[in-house]
Amino acid sequence: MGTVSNVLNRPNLVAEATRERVQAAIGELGFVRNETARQLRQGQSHVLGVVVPTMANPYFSDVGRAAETVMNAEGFDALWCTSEGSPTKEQRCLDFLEEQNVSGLLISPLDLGAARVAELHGRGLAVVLLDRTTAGVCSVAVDHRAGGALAAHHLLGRRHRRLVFVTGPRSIRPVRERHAGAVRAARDAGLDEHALTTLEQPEMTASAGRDAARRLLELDPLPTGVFCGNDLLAIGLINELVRAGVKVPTEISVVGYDDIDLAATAVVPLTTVRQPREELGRTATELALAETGDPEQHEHRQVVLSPELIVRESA
Amino acid sequence: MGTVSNVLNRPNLVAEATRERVQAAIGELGFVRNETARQLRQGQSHVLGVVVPTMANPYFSDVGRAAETVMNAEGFDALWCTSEGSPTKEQRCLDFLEEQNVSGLLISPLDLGAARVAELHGRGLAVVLLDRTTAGVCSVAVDHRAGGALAAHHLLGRRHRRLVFVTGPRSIRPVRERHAGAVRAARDAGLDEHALTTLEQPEMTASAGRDAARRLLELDPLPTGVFCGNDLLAIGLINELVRAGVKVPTEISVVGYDDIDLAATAVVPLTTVRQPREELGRTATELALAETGDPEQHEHRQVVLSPELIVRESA
DNA sequence: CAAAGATCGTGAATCGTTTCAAGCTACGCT
DNA sequence: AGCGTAGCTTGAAACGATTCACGATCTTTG
Repeated sequence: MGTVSNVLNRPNLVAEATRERVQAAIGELGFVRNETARQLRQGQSHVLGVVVPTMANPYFSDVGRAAETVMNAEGFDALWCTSEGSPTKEQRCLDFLEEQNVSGLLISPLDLGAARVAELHGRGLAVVLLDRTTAGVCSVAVDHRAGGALAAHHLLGRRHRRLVFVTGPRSIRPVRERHAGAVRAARDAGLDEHALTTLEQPEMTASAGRDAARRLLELDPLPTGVFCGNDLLAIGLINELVRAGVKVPTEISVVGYDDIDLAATAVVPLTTVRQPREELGRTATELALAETGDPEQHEHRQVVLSPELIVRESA
Repeated sequence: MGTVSNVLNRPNLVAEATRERVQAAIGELGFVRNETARQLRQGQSHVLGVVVPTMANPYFSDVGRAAETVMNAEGFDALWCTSEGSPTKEQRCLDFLEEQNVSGLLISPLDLGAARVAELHGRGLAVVLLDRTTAGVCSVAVDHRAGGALAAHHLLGRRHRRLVFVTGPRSIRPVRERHAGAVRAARDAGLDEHALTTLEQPEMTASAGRDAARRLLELDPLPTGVFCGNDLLAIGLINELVRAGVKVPTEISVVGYDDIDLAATAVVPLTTVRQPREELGRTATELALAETGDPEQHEHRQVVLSPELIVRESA
């Protein structure tokens, strides 16, 4: 048994002949190493957890995919968990990953208390926060305030003076920050406080965007510039506007957020704020791997990436 | 140690007082059971693998989500893997899941040989195939031929006589079957063989749909009915048609496949063939759990679900 | 009051792998 | 020839939880 282990893990210690004999036996018996036993003995797992709110938003699946690619290249595997927008499920995910003994964790948190993070840390897990910055932990986030400002500034530059911010639940922090950025930009432009209103939807999906469009169309006077908290909202909203015969961008301009793949192929190709999702996933994974590799003298880093305005046709 | 285990697993065997004392200690020390050790000892894992080609298509994430919900309700957890459309990655996923000692496997296979399935079976894994039917394994599939026929029949019923089937790579079997169903329907309607042409795209995404639309518009005469292999293709295609000033459905009618959430909120709400994705995920999980629960006298079942035509506005 | 019975806690073996010390073989050197 | 050494192989302990047989304590009853 010791020899088999050596063949698998330190083949140079084993004589050529023996090695081949063992390899042959492995092939013949269809032996598959039991990773759970291996982990148990080693205390380390070569697995990182990835926790995202939903897989239905391509933004998250893209970030996660980029992360997984890096992991695989480094001999790690990813365990995906979705919190489904529910703090309870988020807890469940964390419990599961903890029990599975992952050596690190990438999480786009809903409701993660500092205490829980500290607890995870205490167990030796490398924790990297996505889209949120907190002291004492690694994090990779996009500057959502800057992104919000970018979007609002673009609309203001096109002489729009009646703006609406369409958003999901206010409990989602990045969206609050985007809003704050937009508000700041509006104020900087000398805009009246009531010129930027908010329309809150229970979800950030295309159908929520459609609903938002319907409520928007009841407004009098109509707003002329709409900034959506993410691209799915924007897509659903634009589709409904177009169906209602409203011309985009001439009558109403729309700016999205994320720059998911669907944005470029929308009926009116979407002007949107791009988040560097590959870079986000990649950087987060690199930080996590660095920390698991050398936990002792690891220094936590808060990386902040910059969003970029992609101008297409919708605004 | 034995007592702790009893508290966790068979609390009724432990006296009230002791149980509370142990629970308190657990809470205080932040004890988290090491699931790997537990699995090692028990030989069983309460984890099921889910392998899908991509998370970018909501169809798969929805099926998987339904599956995970059932698992969670039964005390199981899901391990998600994406094969990314690559047989190599698919192998890697299977290896990973095998090493992780999952007790069952839901897979929407790309390129899965019967030999590999038998091998997995031999290791005691419950294997359930999604969207493919094979003897000797459980499977849950939708009748894609019927679905293809449904779509084609709908278009034919609206007097369309120049049809195009827009599809992804021919290596994807369900899509071949949809095509076959459409061909059969066309033949049954007495249509000429050349009246239903095929436009193959390298992917089944919205941008591939947009590209397809561009190639379609070069045709002379224009086709009047288009059947897309999935909804993402259809959405990208419709968006581009609308942008080019082509009226949908009056000039060109479009039918999609899957009925993902985005279908209902498209610029022209999509007429599409609904696959019962919740039922698919749920049934598959139930089969897998039944097999893991009682492997001895389990009888493999091939469940075939029926697709349903959802008529909206695009055709 | 003592013995049987019921109830609950304890300790050791076990799962499959890794790791490390110790053992073995063969070879070279003096 | 004897001994040291390098190169491999073998065997046993360990990881953390479960399980089961056994032992301890307390209750009950003749």
